[in-house]
Amino acid sequence: MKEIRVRFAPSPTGSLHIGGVRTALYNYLFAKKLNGKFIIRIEDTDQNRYVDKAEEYIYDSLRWLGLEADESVEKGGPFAPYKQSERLDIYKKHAYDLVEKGWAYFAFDTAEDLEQAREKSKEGGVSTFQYNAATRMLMKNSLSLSPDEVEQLKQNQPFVIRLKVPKKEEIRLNDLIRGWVMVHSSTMDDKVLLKSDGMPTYHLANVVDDYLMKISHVIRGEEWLPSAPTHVLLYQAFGWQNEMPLFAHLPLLLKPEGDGKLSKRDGMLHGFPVFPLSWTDTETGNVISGFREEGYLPEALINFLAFQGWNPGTEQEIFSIWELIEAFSLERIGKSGTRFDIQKAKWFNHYYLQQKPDVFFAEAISKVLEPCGLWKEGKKLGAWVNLVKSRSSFVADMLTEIRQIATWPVAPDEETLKSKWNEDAKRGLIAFSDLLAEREDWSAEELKFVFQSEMEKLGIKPGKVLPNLRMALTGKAAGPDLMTIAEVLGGTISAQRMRDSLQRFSLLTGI
RNA sequence: GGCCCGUUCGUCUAGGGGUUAGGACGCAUCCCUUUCACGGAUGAAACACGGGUUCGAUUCCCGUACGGGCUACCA
Repeated sequence: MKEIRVRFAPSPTGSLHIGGVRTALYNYLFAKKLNGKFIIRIEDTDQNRYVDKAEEYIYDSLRWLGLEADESVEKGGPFAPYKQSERLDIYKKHAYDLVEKGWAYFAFDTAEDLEQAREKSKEGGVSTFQYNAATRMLMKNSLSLSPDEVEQLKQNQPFVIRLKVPKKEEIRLNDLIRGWVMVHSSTMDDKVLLKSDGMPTYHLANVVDDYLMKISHVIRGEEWLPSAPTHVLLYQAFGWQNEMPLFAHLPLLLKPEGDGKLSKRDGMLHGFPVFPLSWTDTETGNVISGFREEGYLPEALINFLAFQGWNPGTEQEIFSIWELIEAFSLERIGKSGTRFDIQKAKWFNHYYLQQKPDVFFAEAISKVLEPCGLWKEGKKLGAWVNLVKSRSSFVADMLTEIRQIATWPVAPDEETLKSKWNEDAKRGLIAFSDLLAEREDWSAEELKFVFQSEMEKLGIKPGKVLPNLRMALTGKAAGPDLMTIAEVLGGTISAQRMRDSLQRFSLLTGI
């Protein structure tokens, strides 16, 4: 059997879109599943749209997600270079070969010429001008001009090389996801292969590289399906039809609501990331934060992304990268576009956050606690994590909550104070604060017991005191378990906060 | 407009000629709880439409509608 070799071939024209990340993931999973090679090839043939930082961004993103390439610009490999701008001679040679074989031709039409042709066909009622078998003899190219004229023009004018698409031919393509796709060559146009600046177009470079790099499967977004027949034709033209890779065109990621595919704007509109890492817009200088900065764990993003368009056919939803590799197959990729479901991503993140050990949060938590003079000696980490983890989907959620608890409660929730504060509550609070002050290191269980028996002794219902205790300790009406909060704060601070609050409450309510 | 691709709960999807059409997210209700969450339980919620084929179609075929992509010397 042929070696499995797949490639992710982004072009460095901006941030890596999350859809691109999914394409990379599927390529990676497919390669690893079948013991093949995952290759990253940089398709930087558009000089106008080239963005300097983009290539590095692609590597950083994939590295963050653990999608490491077997062959790439960074890593090298038997088919280097893996950057198209360093392979220009190869494309040029192949383009000229095609001209020689009669499969391509030189075209001298200027932008204005083409514009005119388009105008004219619109007037004639044809909606879109096509440069093809029907029109090419009307244009300025090496098919319509005499050899002398061609030589002359080649000397003095920029020109492109175009594919000579046959007039009447059925182009067939068996897509792994969509089945047979048939297109008549009369509806295709003579795509430019080599641009006038000497750069290849995607079509040429892609086919040449996939062939030379022995790519076995082309797994890419559905936006490429319309040009796939051109690529098939190119394989035929080069005489590589027997080495042609298998194609799998992935369904697109759609906007969460409304029409169209997911875009940068959607993220900003709905307040969720669409980039893996934060990206600084080259034109505006605006920083758009990414999944990583928003607190998504890489394993959660991977798991989530895997399910946007693929499913294992079982009811299992939580998959490690290893399990994904094991379970992945092209056959189980859906055909229809997928609306981007950020809720599901959050749910995955919540799950994966719960799996993290306490030390994972140590640094972030200590940064919040230290300015508040808490947790200096580092021994209460587990208790702090315990307090907030299960309620959180992101580390930031945990920190927000911890910050609220760590901050001295100077402004009690007035609603609660008005409705809950009374003489009984006051008595209970005074008694409990005295008890708390006796010791520093209480456990939540001990406190619970002490509290309960004290309230019993005083003949006060615990429910009357508890909301006020929360107010006294944190200033808030809602939050995590109270006794655990007291444990984590320690006896001294807890008692101090309560006495402090007692005074404040009196001042505010007269009780 | 032309060409190509698609269409099962709001969303991601399973299924497939005869099923109570299954799961997950989200939503609602209940339980747990001082509270907000977490967790647990329950519930509402879908085969786009019209023709065939068939004893029978959500499933196969054809149309229509709708959605998407492409239609550049962008990828």
